[in-house]
Amino acid sequence: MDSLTIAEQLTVHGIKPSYPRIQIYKYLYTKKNHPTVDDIYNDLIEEIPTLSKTTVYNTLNLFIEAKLVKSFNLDKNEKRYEIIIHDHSHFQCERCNKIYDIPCDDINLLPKEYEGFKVNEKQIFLKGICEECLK
Amino acid sequence: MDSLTIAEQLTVHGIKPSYPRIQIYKYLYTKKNHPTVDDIYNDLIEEIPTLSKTTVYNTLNLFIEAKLVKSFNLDKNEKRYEIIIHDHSHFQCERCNKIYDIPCDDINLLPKEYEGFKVNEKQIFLKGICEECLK
DNA sequence: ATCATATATGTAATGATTACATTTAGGGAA
DNA sequence: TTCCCTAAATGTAATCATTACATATATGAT
Ligand SMILES: [Mn+2]
Ligand SMILES: [Mn+2]
Ligand SMILES: [Zn+2]
Ligand SMILES: [Zn+2]
Repeated sequence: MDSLTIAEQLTVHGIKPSYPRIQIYKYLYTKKNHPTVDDIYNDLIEEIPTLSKTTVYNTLNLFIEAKLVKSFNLDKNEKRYEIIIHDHSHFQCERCNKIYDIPCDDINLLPKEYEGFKVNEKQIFLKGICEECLK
Repeated sequence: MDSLTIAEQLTVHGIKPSYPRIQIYKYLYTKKNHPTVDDIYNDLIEEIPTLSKTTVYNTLNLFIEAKLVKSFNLDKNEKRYEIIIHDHSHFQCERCNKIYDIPCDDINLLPKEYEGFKVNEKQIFLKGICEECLK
């Protein structure tokens, strides 16, 4: 996705497509690696020398508000961000720390006794050793 | 479970059953409400006026090390703790904030393409509205 | 009682995140 | 163009959870 369509995408969601906003969105879109705020800041500061970490936080929270992006925690107390796409699970390798997107069938996780509950969101985190590291 | 069997339980896992340790374990065991460190500290400080928050952290980390307890994050950057029992999911109500333990069948969450991955741990978080709040 | 060691505590540091105040930039209206 | 209003971005300081580390206390053997 190029900057033009990103700008359109943001506009559609009621967000004015400023330069930092476009770059942050593009970063999330191209590198699908569930970055932390620090990751984003450190990588974009070269491209945008005036960028501030506050702006990264503000922008991400704006994207979340607009339901373009969601955040989640793994075991560490540091949020990770990704563009909202189809439902999927996450697998983090305990050796290489890589986070994998795992397709996730639309299974019902609520047993019969809980069918009175309304589920709005589900998150599945798996931890273990990835195929690469097992070789 | 009374203090005696808790003491035994801790001893079995190589942990000397001091008074704070017993009280913290008993707290987790009786109130199964996935407390934060703050919850535990604030509730136990009446019973143990000399308790320090550091001790709560140390004790919980000791329990985790001994695989008696596990911690997890919901959306907020604040860890919650519970005694390790059978595998189960968590449902947090967005209205009353109560956290429910949900029985979880031992389903395989990895599609065929990922069967080379070794899963050591899985966490399932559901968010929505609980039955009580829907009434 | 003395000593060694395990346990508990207190204080300060760290790191992520937010609050808030200030500056900067862009788009009309005069 | 200049002025002005507002949105956007920035900087600084505060907050909160957690850890690091140093000190104090309790326990148990000699
Ligand atoms: Mn993902
Ligand atoms: Mn639970
Ligand atoms: Zn790996
Ligand atoms: Zn509820």
